[in-house]
Amino acid sequence: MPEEDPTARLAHEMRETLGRLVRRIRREGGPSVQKLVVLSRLERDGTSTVGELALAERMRPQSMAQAVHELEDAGLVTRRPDPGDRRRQFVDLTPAGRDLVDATRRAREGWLTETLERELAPDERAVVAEAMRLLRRVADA
Amino acid sequence: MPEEDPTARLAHEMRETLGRLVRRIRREGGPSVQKLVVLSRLERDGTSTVGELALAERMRPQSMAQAVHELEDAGLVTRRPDPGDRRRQFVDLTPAGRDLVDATRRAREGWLTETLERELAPDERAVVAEAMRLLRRVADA
DNA sequence: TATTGTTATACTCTATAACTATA
DNA sequence: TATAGTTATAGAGTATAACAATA
Repeated sequence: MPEEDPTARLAHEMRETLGRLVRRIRREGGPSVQKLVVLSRLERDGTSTVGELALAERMRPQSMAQAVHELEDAGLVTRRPDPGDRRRQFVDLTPAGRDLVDATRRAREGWLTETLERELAPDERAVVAEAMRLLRRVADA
Repeated sequence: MPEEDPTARLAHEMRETLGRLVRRIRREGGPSVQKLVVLSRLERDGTSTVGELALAERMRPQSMAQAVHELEDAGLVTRRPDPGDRRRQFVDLTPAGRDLVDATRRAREGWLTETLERELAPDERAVVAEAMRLLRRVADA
């Protein structure tokens, strides 16, 4: 057994656990992870441009343009040009988009919410919440 | 603002943070997350069958067969039929596969390892490690 | 020229359905 | 019939490259 750097070991466990979690969440179906995140941000921060959304989610603008286009096709957002700078597109939630966010946020039936509630004690959920805060720092480093 | 269930809020933060982390890790290139996990498991547990690997990683056997096939093309694993039950395929690490696992495990230069080391204090890394343990329970529930 | 966004294309990961070979 | 695995195909998510419109 080679000597192990504990941080490298943690990195490996993160890769394994994250992969497993993402597969599990996806398998439950429902509105897709990524799109829901974009919708939630629109609800929280209001009107944004495609570029702002891409920056906020740390995605390529091209990828975000694609995602926004699909959300528009699904009737969950609208786009309109910024009157002051016609290169830019303002993106807004539609009522249907807002309903979906509200429903999902309130839903106690979402698989992940339900499982966190059932499998973890309140103090364990607090550990996970703190870890998310830390991991965001890592992702944004 | 609708009343918020704190657990639903945590679920949302997990989706956002996990997505961001996964994108960030991918962007660094290097051996792919999923394949490295399979290689590491082979190193730790020794020879496995495709089905065992799929079960361990909670993936569909078809998906794992695909992954193993690509690892074989890359010269990182070999397959051979179980002499006792010729439906089954034993999967083994090649020397090249073992070298890759060793190099990656020891590497202090991997982006994730390096960033965890630089951005988080030891007690913060302990929080993340504990959260991974908890999240594995959630993923496997 | 620089910025904002889009289109075209491709790659990774994973899934389902249908199949083959072996037990 | 049941089990282990493979092949074919599809979809989500995201990336890069090339482009168009506007500033």
